[in-house]
Amino acid sequence: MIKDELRAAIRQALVACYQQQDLDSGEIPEEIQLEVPKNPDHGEYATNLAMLLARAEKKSPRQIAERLTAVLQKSELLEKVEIAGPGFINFRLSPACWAATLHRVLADGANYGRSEVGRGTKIQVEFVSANPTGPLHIGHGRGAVVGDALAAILQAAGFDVQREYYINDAGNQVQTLGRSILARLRQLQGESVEFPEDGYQAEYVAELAAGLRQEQGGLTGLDDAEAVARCAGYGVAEVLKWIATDLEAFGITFDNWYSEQSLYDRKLVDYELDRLRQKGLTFEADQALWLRTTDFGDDKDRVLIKSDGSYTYFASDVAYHLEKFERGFDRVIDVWGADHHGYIPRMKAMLKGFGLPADALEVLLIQMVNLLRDGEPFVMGKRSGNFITLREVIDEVGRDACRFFFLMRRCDSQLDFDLELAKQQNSDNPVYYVQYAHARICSINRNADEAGIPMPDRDQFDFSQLSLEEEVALIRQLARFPEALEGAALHYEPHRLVFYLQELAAALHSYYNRHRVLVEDVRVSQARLYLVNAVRTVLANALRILGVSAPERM
RNA sequence: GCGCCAGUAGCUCAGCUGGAUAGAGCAACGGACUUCUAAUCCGUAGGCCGGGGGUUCGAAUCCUCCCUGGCGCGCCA
Repeated sequence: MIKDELRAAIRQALVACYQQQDLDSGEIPEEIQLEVPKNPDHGEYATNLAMLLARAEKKSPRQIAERLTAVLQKSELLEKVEIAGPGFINFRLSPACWAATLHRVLADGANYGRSEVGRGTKIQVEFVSANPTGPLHIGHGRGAVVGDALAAILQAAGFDVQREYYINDAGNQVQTLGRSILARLRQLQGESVEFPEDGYQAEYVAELAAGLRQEQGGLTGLDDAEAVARCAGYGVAEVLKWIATDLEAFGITFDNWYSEQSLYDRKLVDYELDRLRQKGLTFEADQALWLRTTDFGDDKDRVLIKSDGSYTYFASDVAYHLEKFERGFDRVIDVWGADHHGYIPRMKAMLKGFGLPADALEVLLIQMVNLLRDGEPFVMGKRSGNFITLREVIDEVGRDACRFFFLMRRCDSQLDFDLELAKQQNSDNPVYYVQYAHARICSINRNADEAGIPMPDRDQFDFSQLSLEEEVALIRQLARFPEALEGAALHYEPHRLVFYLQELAAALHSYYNRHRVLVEDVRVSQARLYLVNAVRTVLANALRILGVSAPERM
């Protein structure tokens, strides 16, 4: 991308200065810092290099900047190099750069913006992983969309990505589901049985009981334990189908569904615990097996096998995560609800104790979603059964708006999700703002087609016809897309793409309102068609990565 | 008590590895539709960046101590 080319040019200039002995410290920073100035008058990029070298060179930043710019003036990339303020060097890119950007966008098409920074690193994104004991609710939605978008962003940045869903089908909560279903089943049979105190009250449990009865009858011949197991098995399988269906409605699919129970069935938990034992990371006390996580930053040691011989949830999680690395992943990202943050130190401690690098596991915490309706808090409780399912929200609000809304904020800040607001199909809803920009360009294309004005190809395109301020602003924005995408990938921050999109859409709308694309002069019209279709390409690419549609008409 | 996240315009939030005059949307006010889609645009107004101290050429950003809100501190999952 342009930024990298500029960086290389600056580095060359610095080396040249040392060779000519204009400068003498010989110091070359590992990475030349380039920033985008807030004020467009300062050009497209700026560097503070001269200020950083001032100490080593024992010269004023401005003196250093003057020597560097003397060399940089000659670069073909640059139209203008200026020294400003305390010693910033500001760069204005040349028209040749802008023309090249447009060619690049249109030639690369759907691939424009992709990069290879990931270098094929095998990375797994595990997300949602909601317990299969009930339908997904709105709180799961945020993690689902962020995980999905992040996976797509990483793919676009050249990582080798797998999306995985971890099914907690081995714990107590599955038993609870089984007991709840069984109670409802017996009630359906007319028996008067007491509903378990800790059972799931919600409506869907009765639905599951009815479905089970239809498929397998009343389970009358079975003893309690067997009946509960049958109910649990049926319930988990059905609920997983619901979850998969709802996620598909949300545009989310997984490469792999990984069962916790399968860890036990394949004796992987024992196997992995043995590996920990052999490394001397465990100890026995109070008839329990402990993992010495305090040696690696946790604030207390953690139980793996309880004194009654059963495994903790932590034990299977340890096994699960160790097994991920045995599957060959270089890096693993877990997307968790922020209420699980206390769990991170023990997981990281475990992996560290095992000798894996500190960044092998990255946990992305997704802060809570406060559900509102008309500005009033909407209280939810799984127990009481008073919750809004994700499916209801998708159906009510629409997939595009819902996804966009969840991606709009940094995930470590809490999110107010107002059902009425998100439902509004009007200008308060930023997703339409972006989609509208795309639809407008499509409309221009239809008109151009009708008027017999063809999109120019690369050789016909005449960049000299594009000289308006708004046109350069648009191209500048297009040139930044690869940077935005790369930043979103390397920092695990999908919201950056959302903000990028809003800025690009704003630049397009502003241009559209001030100037016509299709004018009398065919040469101008064609050049502008070339430009806006580059914009359309980038809008579509970014929206596709975020899983939001790019409509041709609105 | 300890830990994690947040505190930026009336509201909801951006602010990338520390950079130049702190930005956007909504709300408010004033404008622009015989012209490619007004789900749009242009303009005005609005700020001790929670508070104190520190680090330095330079801090919304880093360190430290407070304050406020949310969440978490099981041989639960």
